[in-house]
Amino acid sequence: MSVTIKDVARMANVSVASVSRALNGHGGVTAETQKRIREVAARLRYVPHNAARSLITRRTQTIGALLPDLHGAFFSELIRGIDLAARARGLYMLVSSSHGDATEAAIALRAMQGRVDGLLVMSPHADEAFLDENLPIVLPTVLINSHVRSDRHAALDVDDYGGARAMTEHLLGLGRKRIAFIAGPEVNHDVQERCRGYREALAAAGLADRAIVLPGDFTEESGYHAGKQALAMVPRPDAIFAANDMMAIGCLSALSEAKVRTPEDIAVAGFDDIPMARYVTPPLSTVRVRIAELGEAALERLVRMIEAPDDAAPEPRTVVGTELVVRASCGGNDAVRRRA
Amino acid sequence: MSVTIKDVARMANVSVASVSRALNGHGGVTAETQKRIREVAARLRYVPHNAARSLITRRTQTIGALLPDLHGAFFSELIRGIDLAARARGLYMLVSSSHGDATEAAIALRAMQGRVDGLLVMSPHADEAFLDENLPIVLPTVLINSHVRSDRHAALDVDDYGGARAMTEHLLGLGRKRIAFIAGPEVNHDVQERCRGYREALAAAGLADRAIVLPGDFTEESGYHAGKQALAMVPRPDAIFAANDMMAIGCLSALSEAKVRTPEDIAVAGFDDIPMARYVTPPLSTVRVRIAELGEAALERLVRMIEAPDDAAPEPRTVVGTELVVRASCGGNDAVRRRA
DNA sequence: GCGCGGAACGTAAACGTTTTCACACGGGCT
DNA sequence: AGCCCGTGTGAAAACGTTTACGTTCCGCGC
Repeated sequence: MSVTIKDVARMANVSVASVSRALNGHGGVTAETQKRIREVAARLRYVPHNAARSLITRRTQTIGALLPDLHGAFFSELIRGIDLAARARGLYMLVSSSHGDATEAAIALRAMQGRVDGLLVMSPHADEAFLDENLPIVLPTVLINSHVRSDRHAALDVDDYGGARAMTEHLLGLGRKRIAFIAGPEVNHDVQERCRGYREALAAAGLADRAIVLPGDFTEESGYHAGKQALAMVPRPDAIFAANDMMAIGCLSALSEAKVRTPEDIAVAGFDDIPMARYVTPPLSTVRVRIAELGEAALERLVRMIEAPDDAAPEPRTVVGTELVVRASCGGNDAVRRRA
Repeated sequence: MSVTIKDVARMANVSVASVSRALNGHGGVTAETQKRIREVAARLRYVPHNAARSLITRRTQTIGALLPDLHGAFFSELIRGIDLAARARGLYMLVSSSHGDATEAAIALRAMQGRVDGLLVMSPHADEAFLDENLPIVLPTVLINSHVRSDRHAALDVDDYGGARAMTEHLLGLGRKRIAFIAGPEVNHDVQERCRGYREALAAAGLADRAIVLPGDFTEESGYHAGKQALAMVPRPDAIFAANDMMAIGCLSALSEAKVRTPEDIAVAGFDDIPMARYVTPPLSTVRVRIAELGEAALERLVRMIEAPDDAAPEPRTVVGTELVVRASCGGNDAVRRRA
C-alpha cells in the first residue's frame, strides 16, 4: 500500500489538515512546521492521490480529447498542438480515439466523466442529438471541425472554404481554365467546405458551369484513379485540385505514368501540406492548415470556458486560417501566403 | 451539481448498495429491481463519477504514457499503437509529453499518481536514479527504448542493432565495399545500437577498418551536410547508410545536387520507413520499424504486469523486430523482408 | 485583570463510490 | 415444528483528500 497523508501527519506529529495546508501552501501554518512537514513528505516519498483530491476539489487538471482516429499526420499534429497548450497550463490530456461507431463514442464519453474538467470533441458521430444525449450539461466542451451548428456548444473550425477558394483563385490567376476537383468522403464536413470554396471561386470568375468534381476518398489510390479519369476527359482539365495531399500525390503518379507533364500540361494542387508534400516531384502546391494552432486554440478556448463557467455570452464560432503554399506543381513562383 | 448514485437510489426506492450492484451486474439483485434501477439511471442520465469509483476500487482503467515529445511520425505511430491496444481492453490513455528536463518529467510522473494503473515510459530523462526517485514502487511500469539496463523494470526495445546489421549486410551483399554511416545525436540509445549493428556487420565481413561514421543529428540538413562530406572523400564511399530516413533524404538532395547518380554511383539507405520514404526519388531503401506494434506490445506487457502484480519471474527484456525494405535507392530488387 | 482577536492547529464532515456485514424472509430439510 | 441456508436488501465503513468549524493559546488594549 502506498503512503498517504495520514502517514505524513503521524510522522510529523501534526494533523492531516496541517499536512494538507502545508503542502498546498494555504497558509495557517508556521514556517517551521511547514518545513518539517515538507521534509517528512519528501522523505516518505509522499505523493497525493489524485483521485481522492479531485473527488473533493472537483478539479482534475485534465482535459479529455475525443478523436475519431489517430492515424496520419493530421491527428498527430492536432494532439501535439493540444498537448503543447495544455502543458503550458499544467493540464494533462486524456485521449480516446478510434471509436468506430456512435455507441463506442458514447462509452468513451461516459468514461471521461469525473476524470476531466473539459472536453475537446472531434468526432463524426458528434451530431447534436448525440451530444445532447451523452454530454452532461455541466461539462465545458469545444467542438473541433464539427458540422454541428448549434450555438449551445463552442466550436472551432478550419477555414476549409477560404483555403480552397484561395487555391482555386490562384490557379485561375495562373491562367488555368478547366480546373477539376477531387472530392473526399461525402459525409466529411471539411470536404464539403473545400468543395464549396472551389465552386464559389469558379462562380465568381463566371465559370460556374465549368466545375468538374471527381470522386475520391482521401486515399492515394483514389487520387490515382481520379487522375486517370481526368486524363481521359475531353477536353482535358488543365489543373487538378485535390481535397487533400494524399490524393494529389496519387494523382501525380497517374500523370507521370501517362507522361503528362506537371505543371506544364496539368497543374496539381493539394490540401493540408503534409510533410511529404515538399518532397514529391514536383513539389506539391497546397493549402497549409495550421493544425497545431487549431489544437492550441481549441484548448485555450476550453480553458476559458472552464475558468468562467457561466459566461453568458458564448464566443462566436471561430475559424483558424490557412496558408497558400505555392510550389512547383502548380507552375507559380514558390511562396507561402498567410491568410487570416 | 451532477446526479449521483444517491439520486438514483432515491428515485428507485432502493439503497445505494443495490444501485451499485444492479449497475455493475454483480448479482444479488432481482432481475426486476435491476431493470427498474437501470431505467431510472438511464432516465436521470446517471453516469458514475470515476474519481470516486477509482478511489475505492484502486483501479482507474487508465494507463499513463510519458513521452519525450509528440513531434513526428514516430510518436504519432507509437501513440496510435498504444491506443489501439488500450482501446481493445477498455483502457484509456493519459498522455504527457514535451517535458524538457528531468524536473518537468518528475512533475508529470507525480501527476499520474492515483490516476493510472500503469505507466509506459519513454523518456531520455528516465535513467535509473530518476526512476527510483520518482516512481512509486507499486506502479507497474514498462520502459520503451530505454538505455536503462535494470531488470527491476520491464523494458521493450526496437531491434535497432539487428535492423542496422541487416541493412549493412544487404549493402555488402550488393557488392558495396565502402559504406559510410551517418550517425544521430550521440546520447541517443537507438543511434548507438544502429551504429553498433553497422560496425559489427562490417567486422563480420572483415571490413572493420573500413567503417566511416559521419556526424548527424537526425535532421534533414545534417543529412545534407553529411552527404556533401561523403562526396568530398577520396576514395568516395559507394554507399551511405543514414541512421534515420530524414537524414537519408537530405543526403539524397546533396547527391542529386552534385549530379551523382543514386544508386548507380552511391547507394543510399535510411532507417524508420517514414511514410515519405516511399515517395522520394529514388524511393528510399530503409529499415522499417513496426512502431505501432511496439506500442501495442508495450501496452500488452503492461497489462500483464497489472493483472499479475507479483509475478516473481519478470519477463526478459524483449525486442520488437524490424523489416528490411528494399527500394530503388540501394540498387537491389524491391522487397520487404520481415525479421524476427 | 479582563476580555478579545487572531494565529496555529486539530476534529470531523464531505466528496461518490464499492463492499462487507447484518438482517429479514422464505422454503426445504430433519 | 424447528433449523438452516440461500437470497435479496439495507446500513455503514472505507478509500484519501480538502476544508469548514472548533479549540487553544498568546499578546494586546482597555
